[in-house]
Amino acid sequence: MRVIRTMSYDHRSIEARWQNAWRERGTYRTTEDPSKPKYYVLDMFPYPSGAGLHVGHPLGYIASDIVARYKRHCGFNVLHPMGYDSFGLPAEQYAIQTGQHPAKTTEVNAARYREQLDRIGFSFDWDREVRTSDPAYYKWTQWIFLQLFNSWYDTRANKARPIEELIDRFEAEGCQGQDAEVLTGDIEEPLGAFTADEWKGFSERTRQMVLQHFRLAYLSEAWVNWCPALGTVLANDEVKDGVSERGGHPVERKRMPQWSMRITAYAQRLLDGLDDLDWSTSMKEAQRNWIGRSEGASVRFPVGDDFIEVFTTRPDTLFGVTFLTLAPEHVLVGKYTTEGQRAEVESYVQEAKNRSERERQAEVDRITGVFTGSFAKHPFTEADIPIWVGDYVLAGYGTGAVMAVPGGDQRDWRFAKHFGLPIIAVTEGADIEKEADESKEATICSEGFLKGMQVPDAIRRAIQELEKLEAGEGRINYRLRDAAFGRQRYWGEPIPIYYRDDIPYPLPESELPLVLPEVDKFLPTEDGEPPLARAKDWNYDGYPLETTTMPGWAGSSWYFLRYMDPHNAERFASPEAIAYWKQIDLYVGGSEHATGHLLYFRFWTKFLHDRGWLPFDEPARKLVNQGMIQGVSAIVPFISRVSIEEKLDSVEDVGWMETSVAPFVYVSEAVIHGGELDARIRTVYEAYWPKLKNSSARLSFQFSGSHESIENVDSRNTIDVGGFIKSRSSSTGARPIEVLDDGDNRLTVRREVEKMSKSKLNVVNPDDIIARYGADTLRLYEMFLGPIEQSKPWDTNGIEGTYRFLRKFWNLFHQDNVGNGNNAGNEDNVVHVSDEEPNRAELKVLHATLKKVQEDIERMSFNTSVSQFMIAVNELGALKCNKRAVLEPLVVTLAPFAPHIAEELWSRLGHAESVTAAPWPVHDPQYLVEDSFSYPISFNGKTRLQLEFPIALSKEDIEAAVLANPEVQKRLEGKPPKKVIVVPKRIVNIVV
RNA sequence: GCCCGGGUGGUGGAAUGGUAGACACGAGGGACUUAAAAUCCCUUGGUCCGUAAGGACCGUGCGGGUUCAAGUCCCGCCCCGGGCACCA
Repeated sequence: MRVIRTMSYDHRSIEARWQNAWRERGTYRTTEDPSKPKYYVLDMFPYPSGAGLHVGHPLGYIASDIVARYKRHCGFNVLHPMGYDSFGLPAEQYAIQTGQHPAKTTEVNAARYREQLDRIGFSFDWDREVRTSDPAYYKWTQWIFLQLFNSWYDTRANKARPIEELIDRFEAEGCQGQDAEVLTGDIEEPLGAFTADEWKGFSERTRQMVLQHFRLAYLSEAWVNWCPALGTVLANDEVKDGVSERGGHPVERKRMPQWSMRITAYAQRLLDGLDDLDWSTSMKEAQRNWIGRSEGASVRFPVGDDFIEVFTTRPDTLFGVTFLTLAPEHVLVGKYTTEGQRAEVESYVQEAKNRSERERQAEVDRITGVFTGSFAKHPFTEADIPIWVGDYVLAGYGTGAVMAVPGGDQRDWRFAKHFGLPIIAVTEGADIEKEADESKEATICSEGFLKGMQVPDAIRRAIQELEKLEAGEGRINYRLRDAAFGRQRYWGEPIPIYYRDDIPYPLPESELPLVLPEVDKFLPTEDGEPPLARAKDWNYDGYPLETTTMPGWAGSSWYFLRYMDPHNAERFASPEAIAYWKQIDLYVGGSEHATGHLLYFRFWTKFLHDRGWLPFDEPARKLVNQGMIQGVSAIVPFISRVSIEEKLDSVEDVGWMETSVAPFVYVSEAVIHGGELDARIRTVYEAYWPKLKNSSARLSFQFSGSHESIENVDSRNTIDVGGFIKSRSSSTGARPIEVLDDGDNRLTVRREVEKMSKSKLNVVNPDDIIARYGADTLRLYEMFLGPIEQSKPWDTNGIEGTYRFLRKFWNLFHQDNVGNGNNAGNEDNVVHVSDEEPNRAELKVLHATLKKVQEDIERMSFNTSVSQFMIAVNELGALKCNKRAVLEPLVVTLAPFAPHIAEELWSRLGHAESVTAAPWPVHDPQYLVEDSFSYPISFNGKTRLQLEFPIALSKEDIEAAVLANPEVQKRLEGKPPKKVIVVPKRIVNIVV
């Protein structure tokens, strides 16, 4: 028998050939080239996990790759690198379990990632690959840390400056007033003012302690999110609902010495900078919420010779203050507790401190508090104001104390009600018996100079009065906290700090990189010290080195700069490279990084800018968040409970089925929705439960679902029963399996869209898709699925459409018998294109496609450009067009989307150079000009018929022609139309 | 509770205020074939009328409004996704 060769599109050989060719020729290698405009496209750094990629991961990479390739065709010099954020918890957890060094696991995982990425045909310049765990890389992460340590934020100049300048200032002027206000981190012990002479008299230790209050990377006693299960502290963005984001372990508030980053100094600039960024509104809003700016006033309530400072957004309600509340952790609680109240207060504080974050958040409705026994003076009325302690006041926000206005704040109101404290109405018309009036569109009614004023005016007036009395001032407060920077973990960048007399000192730059030491175990020491404490000789010149390591976000906060000059041994990147590549023009990644990475990397960029290392202060002008690709799970319903309906007292007749023989009963979804479900199930049970047979006892059932691998499901949502039973029997033990199937040995499953995950058996591996359909099909299909920002389920069934499209595209070049009803391509698989001049119809298809695809790429609407390609191929197929002048530009246009097939066709068309070097074909509008338009003729907005008129025809002529039309006349029934609207090249609407 | 998104056929989705459902999947029918694969053609939002050709009405979460014309703009709700949340 003769083997029939179906000589058509063979993705396997094509893709292997071109991936090799690109590697060998260095097609995507990029160098700085001042003769060309630059374009920087970056994907968010992946963490190389052991699980490898699933089809959801490359979605953003494909989109950015299309843009990168498109920009190259348009003449841009494109920087499009990739690397790995290779420090991180999973490798370390794995190391703890297996003893395998995290560096090794990371290496293996990165190699696997690379292999998978290569198979998809990305245009990454791999010569620029960076890894955060590479000492040559983290040398510069450590270097930036040292710069942060050696910098302070000058609120007058509104920028970071070298710490030496602060020391100079102290020596000349001391520290007074405004300088002391940079401390916005946690509740800080107020730093007293000092003179130049006092500074000069300070001991080394005192000076260093003072400077810690100013350094942008600093060590302090701070409230941290301690996660006992992970054995480390977490940054705020790593905690969600009181548990760790990774793993969901409980988190506690704990006070401990802690390296922090003074990101709060940049709060306002991080907020303002958002305005000019081309990011989605939701992303900007997330950052704005996280920064949480609120305007108000700080007010000092005198207590004896000291005072309590509070922050309020409503100084206009000052006359409604009936008590003050301190957070349990507030440093002044002890000081103001009277002897009589001491026992009660201390036990309350103790209890409040021991409650985890999660408990406190979960029990929002529980009102607790205790009176300290002391009173403060109202700054205006001089009335005695009782001082309470309550855990509804957060230690970490504002000053950790509030002035309670139960008439104007619902939380204060509830606290007052609960403890029987007085409630004064602050606004006109408020029903303070029922609730507080928090409205800002109100008139102040409390006695005093604010009476009768509108809220906004009263706020301004109150601040003026406070400032006059020096009892307070207008103030802006942020929710943003300083970021915890140290991790009690092994697999991260060592912090380049050593201790002399317990004072932290920076390592000299010449000592960098401070390489991660070898340890015997990746666990904390017996004394609870971090793993680095296990390292031998972990000291500098005999002084102990810091043992915590940097968090995951350190390395990723500046990596976009390293790609510009990845092998530079002298600097993190040369000024020339930075000046050339500048900001990221397009940054693509997940929206889950809104309040973590994306904030930190803006922060570091602003800092590096302040210190003169960058000519820009925002890292990414445009940001696009790709949606998640969800998995479609297949769920087989099974009976999780059988019971005898209670009303019928036949339990005794029937007895209970022996558990040991009770079968697992799986029921096809189709059967559940079909008829006679109960009867069929009963029949199954009767076989195992003889007494049931002749009984009238009625059974009721409860269903649960069991995940089945989506790979086994066909396009009709059914699976093979034989295979299903076989796969289940291993886990069900001796108990039998019964299946109520659809017949034909098939069983219908229920589909559910969920997150793609191993445990849900709905993971689709790109390698499998590529083996079957090819990378080009995968790329096209991922784009075709829908808008890039949207989350959507992966359904492998739909991929046939894009695969078919590529074959049709291929066949346009390979048929000598175009359009004979057999598009299988010619047998020799030799390109067969005609050099004839294309006709008008063919040119119209081409230019319409060039136009649409270009516009769609510019607005990142890739699903619609894929549609346009399909339309083009369908139409050219119908026109039997195989003309070079039409097909060649299409190859270039398709190249960003499906680079392998494009390269292959390009070379078959006789080009020696890569298609990536071809200029982008620009559409010519003259081929899109129509000379007539088929007008939809509508009556009262409803389309009734179509009439074709020349484009050149005037509105009046069209109107006349339309009204003269017999069909239109018939519809008007002789009555004159009220109005006729003619929109040229759009529509005619007749109002009757 | 507050702040952002979003809701369109069986499915993924398309539509500068101007013919709703492009393109694709799935489904149904047909051609080719011994058969299958592959390929090609037709139908495919709903309801109704008609033997048919064809036609009518309804339809973009719900209720109003603006407009000659609304998926698109405005107001009020409902639902889904995301962010923030005892934040003073």
